[in-house]
Amino acid sequence: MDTKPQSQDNPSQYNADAFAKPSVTVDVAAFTAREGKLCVLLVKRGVWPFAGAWALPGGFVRLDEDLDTAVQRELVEETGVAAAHYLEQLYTFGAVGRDPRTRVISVAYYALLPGPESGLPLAASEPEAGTDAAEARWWPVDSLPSLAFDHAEILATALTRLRAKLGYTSVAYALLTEEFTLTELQTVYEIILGYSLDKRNFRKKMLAAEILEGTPRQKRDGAHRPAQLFRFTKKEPVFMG
Amino acid sequence: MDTKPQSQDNPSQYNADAFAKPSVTVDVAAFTAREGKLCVLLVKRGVWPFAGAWALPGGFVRLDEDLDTAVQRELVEETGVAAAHYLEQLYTFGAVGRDPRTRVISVAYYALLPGPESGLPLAASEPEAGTDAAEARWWPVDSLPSLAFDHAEILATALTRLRAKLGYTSVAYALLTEEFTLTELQTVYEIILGYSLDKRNFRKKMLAAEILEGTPRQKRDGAHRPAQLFRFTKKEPVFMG
DNA sequence: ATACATTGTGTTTCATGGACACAAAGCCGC
DNA sequence: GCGGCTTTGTGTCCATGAAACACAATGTAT
Repeated sequence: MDTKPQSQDNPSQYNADAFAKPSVTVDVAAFTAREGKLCVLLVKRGVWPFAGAWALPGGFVRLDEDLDTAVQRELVEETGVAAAHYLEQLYTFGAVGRDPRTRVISVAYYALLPGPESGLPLAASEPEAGTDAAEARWWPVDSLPSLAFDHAEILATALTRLRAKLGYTSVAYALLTEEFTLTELQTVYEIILGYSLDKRNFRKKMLAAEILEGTPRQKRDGAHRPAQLFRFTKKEPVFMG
Repeated sequence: MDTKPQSQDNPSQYNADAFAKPSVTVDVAAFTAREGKLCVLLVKRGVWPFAGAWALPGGFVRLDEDLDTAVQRELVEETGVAAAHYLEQLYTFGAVGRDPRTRVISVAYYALLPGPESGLPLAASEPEAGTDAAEARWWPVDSLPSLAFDHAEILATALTRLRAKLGYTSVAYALLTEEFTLTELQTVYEIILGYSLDKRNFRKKMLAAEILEGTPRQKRDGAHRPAQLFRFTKKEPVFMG
């Protein structure tokens, strides 16, 4: 209802700033698939608290920007990676003691970016220690350093959500380049899920979902049979039966 | 990362309050099933903005309380209903213009309470215009007044989530009293989903899910065959195959 | 004891998901 | 140019879960 800190009997003299406020940040778990592993983008903290520890990129929300905007801005500022191909709000973490400085409520997001091996413009996903962070790099999610704040919990939540959503939507588009082979698509699934899939069943399901369209182009990969290139018909996640 | 507004080179002189901050509220869509309809708890606003309009209960988060705590407190303060049997964070709404007063970021929840007809202690779910709100009452979700702020959007999100979650978890426990008949359980499902279900399939699925246990007691309902009373084995939502 | 309203129970059918093997295409080396 | 290698591309069977569907049993009131 948003009514608490104002004088009930004098609506004209509203003062929203009469009470001490929590701070609001956004934090983002940005994922990509590279070198056969699912990786998340982390930055090394330079300052107290958790100086020297690795953390999810993030920062304070400005008064005049939407939450999504804040996330994209922080990603660029702190890590230099281009705008995420997919961004989804995850959960809001607001426990009282989660930040030793003061009360901080963090709206967590996860983001997906195409990997470098699918032959994409490299710059888009290469981190380069932004203006704020000491260092930024991709970490495989199966060999992470220990994380600052409650970021391990945020990351675990993000991973669970990503894996679930991969199963019943077409979000995988955000992890690939415009055109790709069915084997490349399957590899992305396998990397993220962490186990291997049956080729025939995978192709059957993907083609039945009506989310892909074939192109006349092929990818010829060295000494073997060329593969047809496909693309997603929509660049937004749609439900898959 | 939570680093933006502090001096990078002087970690000891941290001042988290150096920047203007958004306000943080919680809002809650509290549902119950009564008189054959799915109802949501609304309060009538007494003050600007949207004075006279109906809104979801909610209010500012205090510095020293967790988000869930704030929700339960606001529910009691504004509507007088007892603590919700189930509470789940929904989404955080933070668009710049969503509140005409100032920048307000709202962490939205939905809550479930048992209805009165299942023979529960009435007081627990009878609203009685709390200290803050002019008036509080249950509204059937299929005949709502127009809502303040973006609360219609929040409510729509809550409804979608509730209906989905009812299908694959045992959250329905929060809408019933301790013991209930299978027909009462089915009625709750039908009220929330908005369509009727096949009795045999419903019972088969519920009993197969291993979330219920029979009691030796029966409910004798007037002039007809008595029905066995059941209870949920866990008072937390568990996944149902 | 008979009529009434509600509880309580099984089978068939269909769709979906998982296991499983082999021919076709292109390149390389000989 | 022929054989060998590696990857693409395809179809069937089986099990499991979801949906349709009807009737006997129980207790009360007349």
